[in-house]
Amino acid sequence: MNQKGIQKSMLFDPTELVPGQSVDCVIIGFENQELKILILKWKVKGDIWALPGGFVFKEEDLDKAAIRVLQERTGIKLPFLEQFKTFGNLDRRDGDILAKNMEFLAVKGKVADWFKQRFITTGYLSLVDIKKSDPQPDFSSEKIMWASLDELPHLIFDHNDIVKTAIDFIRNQINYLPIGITLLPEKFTMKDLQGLYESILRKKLDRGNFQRKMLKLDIFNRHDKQLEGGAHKAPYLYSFDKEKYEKLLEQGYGFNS
Amino acid sequence: MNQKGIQKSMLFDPTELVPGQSVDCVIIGFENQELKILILKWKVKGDIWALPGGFVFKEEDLDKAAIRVLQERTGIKLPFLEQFKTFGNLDRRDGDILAKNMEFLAVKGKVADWFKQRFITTGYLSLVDIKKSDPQPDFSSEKIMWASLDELPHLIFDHNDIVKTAIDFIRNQINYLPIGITLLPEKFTMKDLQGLYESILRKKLDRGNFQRKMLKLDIFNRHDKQLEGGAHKAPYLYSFDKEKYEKLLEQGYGFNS
DNA sequence: ATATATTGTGTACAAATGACACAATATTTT
DNA sequence: AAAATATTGTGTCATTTGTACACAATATAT
Repeated sequence: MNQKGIQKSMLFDPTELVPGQSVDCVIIGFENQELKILILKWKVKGDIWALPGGFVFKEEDLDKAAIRVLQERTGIKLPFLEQFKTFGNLDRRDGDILAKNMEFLAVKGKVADWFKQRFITTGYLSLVDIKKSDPQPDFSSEKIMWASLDELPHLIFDHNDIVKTAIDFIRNQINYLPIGITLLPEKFTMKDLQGLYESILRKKLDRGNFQRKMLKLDIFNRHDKQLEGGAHKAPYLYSFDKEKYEKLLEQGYGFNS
Repeated sequence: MNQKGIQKSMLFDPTELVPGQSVDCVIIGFENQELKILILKWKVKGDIWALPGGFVFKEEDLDKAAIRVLQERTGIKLPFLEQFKTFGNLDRRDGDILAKNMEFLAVKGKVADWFKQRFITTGYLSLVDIKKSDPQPDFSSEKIMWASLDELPHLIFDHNDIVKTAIDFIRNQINYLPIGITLLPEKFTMKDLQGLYESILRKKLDRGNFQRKMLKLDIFNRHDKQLEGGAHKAPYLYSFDKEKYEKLLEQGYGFNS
C-alpha cells in the first residue's frame, strides 16, 4: 500500500512476505459487446501471459494485498474487488516453466527458491470500466492488454481455470453483483446493458421483455436521446440511480432462468 | 491422509507444513427441525470452543487437507465438502488467548512460534447426517458436540464469522447444494424437508405449495406410510432418487424468493 | 420522398406463485 | 365405540411473472 511496501514487493524480500501465499486478480471489462480480461505478458523468454498477481505481506490483510497488487501491477485504483475462490492444488504451478525462467533471468538462491515453492493463491474478481481505466505494465511485465474472453491466449499455470471460475462466479451471482454500474460507462443504452447480460449469461434475451423488466426495477435515470448512431430511431441513454441501485442490490434482482 | 501424515500433524512438525495456512471446517447437521454445527472444546484453560481446523502439508492439495483435517479431528469420513471462503485478516487470531494457552500448555520455542503466527484460513463447508455420524474428539480436544446454530457459544478467533459466512453461502446456493440428501436420513417426510428449507432460508413456507413444488421435481421415491407419530393422519415417507436428484442439481432447482 | 433499421411499447397466452379450502385419516379423549 | 383433534394430501383460484410476437414511431441512408 505504501511506497515502502511497493519497493519491498518489487525486490521480493521473502522475509516480509507470507510464504506460499499469493493473490491473483481476474479483471473484467466490457467492450464492443464482449467481456474482456486484463492480462500481463511476463518479461521472460517466450510468450508467457498471466493474470496480474502478487504476494501477501506478513503484516497485511489478504483483501488489502489484493487491492495493492492490482494497483501495483496495473495502475487501477479503488476497483470493485471480491474474493471468489482459493486455489491450492499441488500441481497448479508448472515447475518446468519456472525453472527455465529462473535460468533465463539468472535468478538464484533464495529468490529462486521463493518462486519455486508451491503457492496457494486466492482469486479476486474486479469489474472495471475499460474506457475509464488506463492499465500500465509494471516493471516485471513487458505488456498489458485487454484480451477477449473468447480468444484468451493460454495463460501460465492454472490461470485459465481461474478465469473460468471467475466467470462462472459472476454468472451465478449476477443478481447480486454491481455489473452494470462497474462495467458500463456512465451513460449507456438498454442495448448495451442487454449485451452485457447476454455476454455473461451466454444466451440471447428477448429485447422487449428485457427492456420492460429492467425499467420496472426503477433504478435508472433516463437522459436525452443519443444523437450519433445508425440509420434508425435513436435510443434513450440511461444512467444508474446509485442510491436505488445499491438498495436493490442488497436483496438481489434480475434473471432467474 | 496416510498414517504418517496423521502422526506428523499431531506432532506439529512445522518443517512439513505450509506456514501461516490453515483450513477450518463448518460441519452442518440438521436435527429436531434446526441446523447444528459441530464444534470442539480445546484442551486448554477456560472454555474455548472452536471449529475443527488444521494445517496443510507442503505436499498436499488444499482440498485434500480439508478432507484429512475433518477426518482426523472428528472421525467423519468422505463427507460432502465444499470450499466457501478464505479468511485472511491480520486481526483474525487473538494473540492474548494464544499467549495464555501457550503458557498454560508450557509450549515453547518453535511450536509456540508456529501457533502465534498469522494464519490465512480457508473455510470448508460440510453437510452431514447427524444420525449417521459419530464424531469423536481428537487428542487435542476435550469434547466434541453438535451445537444449535441459534445458540452457538462464543467461538475462538473469527470462527463465529466463519460460521455465519458458511450459512449465508448455503442460503445463497441452496438450489445448487445437495442439502436434502446429505442432511436428512435415508427416509424422511415432506415436513422434515420443509423444516430444513425453512431453517436455511429463515422463513416459513406454505405447506401445500411446498409439497406440490417438491413432488413436481420428480426426484423422490414414495414409500409406505409412517406408523409411529402423533394424533393425526400419518404422512408418507420419501427418499431421494439419487440419479434424478444429481441430474437436477447440476442445473439448480428450488426457491427463487 | 421513400426505404431501412431499430426503438419503445402493446398484447395475449402460458407458467409459476401464493393464499386458502377441504376431505381423508391416524390417534386421543370422552 | 363415537366424537374430537391434529395433520396430511390435494384442489381451487386470483395474482404475478415469463415468453413470444406485433406494430407504430423515428433517426438516418438512398
